[in-house]
Amino acid sequence: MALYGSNAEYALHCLLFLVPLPEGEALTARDLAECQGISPSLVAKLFTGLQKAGIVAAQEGARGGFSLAKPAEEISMLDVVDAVEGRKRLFDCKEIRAKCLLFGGCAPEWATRGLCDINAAMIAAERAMRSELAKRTLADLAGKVAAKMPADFAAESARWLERRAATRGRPHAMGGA
Amino acid sequence: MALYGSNAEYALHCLLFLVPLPEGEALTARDLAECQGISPSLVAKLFTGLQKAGIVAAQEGARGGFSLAKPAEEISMLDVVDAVEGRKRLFDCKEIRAKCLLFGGCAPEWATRGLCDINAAMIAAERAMRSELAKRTLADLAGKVAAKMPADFAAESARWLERRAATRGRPHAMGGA
DNA sequence: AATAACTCGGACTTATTGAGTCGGAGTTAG
DNA sequence: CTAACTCCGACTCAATAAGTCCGAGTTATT
Repeated sequence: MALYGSNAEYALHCLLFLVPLPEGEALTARDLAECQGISPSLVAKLFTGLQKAGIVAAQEGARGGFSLAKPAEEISMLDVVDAVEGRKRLFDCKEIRAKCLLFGGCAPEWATRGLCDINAAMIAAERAMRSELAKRTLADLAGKVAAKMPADFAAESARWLERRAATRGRPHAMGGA
Repeated sequence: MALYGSNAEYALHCLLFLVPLPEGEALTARDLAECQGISPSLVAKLFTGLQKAGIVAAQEGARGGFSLAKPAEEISMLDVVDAVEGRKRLFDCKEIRAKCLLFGGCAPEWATRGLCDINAAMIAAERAMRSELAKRTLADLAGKVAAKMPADFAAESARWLERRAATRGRPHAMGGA
C-alpha cells in the first residue's frame, strides 16, 4: 500500500540513535531493538543490508555492535531506504504496448522504439522523488530531532544506554543505581 | 515491489485509445481489452474506478461503452493513477517514535509534537513526485505517441475499431473479410 | 409493448510480495 | 582453552495486489 514500509522507518529511527554516539562506541542490535520495542532479530536483519551498503560497520564478538561507517552528513535518506528496502522503482513498465493485438501479434518497430512515454513520465517523477530524498541527511534529521528535545534529555539518553551496556558486557557489574 | 503496478499501466494505455475518439463515440470494455490482449473484466474493473473519479463516462446497454468525460488536456496522469490504484502514500508513518522504550512506555509531549521529521521528509518527496505526475496530461502522452507512429496508422487504427464494432452491434453483420 | 442481447458493476479466489521470526556460524573477552 | 555474546542467512506467516466470475441494468430490435 506504500512504497516504503516499516523497514525504512525502523532503520531510520535506529540510525538516529547511532548518530550522537562517540567515536569507538557501538550499540548492539539488542539495545536498539529494546529501545524501540521491536525484535532484535529484525534490527539485525535491517542492519545487514545497511552494512552491505557501507552505511554502518559491524563489530562482531562480545562487546560488539553497530556504528556508523561514514559521517552522518554523508548518509542520505535515499541511501538508507535503498539499502533496507532495495532500490524500488516507482513503476515497472511491462511493455504492454508491444502486446497490442492491433498489430496482430507482431509489433512494428516504431511502436517499441525508444522508451514508453508513460514509463518516461514515471521515471521523471521517480527521479524527482529520489532527488528530494537525497537532499536530507542523517545529520539533518538528528539535528531537527535534537532541537525538539529538552536540553537534559541527550545526557539522560546517553546514561540510559550506558546503564544498559553495564548489565551486558561486564559479568562483575557494579550496580550504579 | 513498485508503488504503481499493472493497473495504472493498463488504465493509461486504454485511455490513450479513447483520446482520439470522435465526440459521441464510445469503446466497449471488450474492444479495449482485446486490443491489449487482456481480460474484458479487468478493463471493466479499472474503468469503474475511472468513472467514479469523473475521468470517463459509461454508456450502458447495447452499443454502450466508455468515453472521456473531460477533455484530454484536463486529465493528468496523477488523476488516473489515483483513480485506479487508490491514493497511495509514499510512506506510512507508524509513529514508532512514541513507542520508544526509552520513555518507559509513556512518551513525553515534546516527542510527539508536530510531524515526525522522517515522515515530513517523505511527504516532501511524495509531493515532488505527485507534482511531476500532475504536469503530464493525457493529451501530452497521446501527442507523443502520435508523433512516433506513421501517418497512415491513425486511420488504420480507426478502421480496425470500426470493423470490430460492426461485428458486434448488428446481428446481421456482413462479413467484410 | 415485449423480447432479447449486450453492456457495466461489484464481490470472490488465487498468487505474489512484504513482515517478522528462528536457529546457526563466527568472533572476542576472560 | 572456555564461554558467552555477537551478527548473519534462511524459513514461516500474513497482507496486499492481480485477475476472474457472476449478477443488475439498459438499450436496440421485432
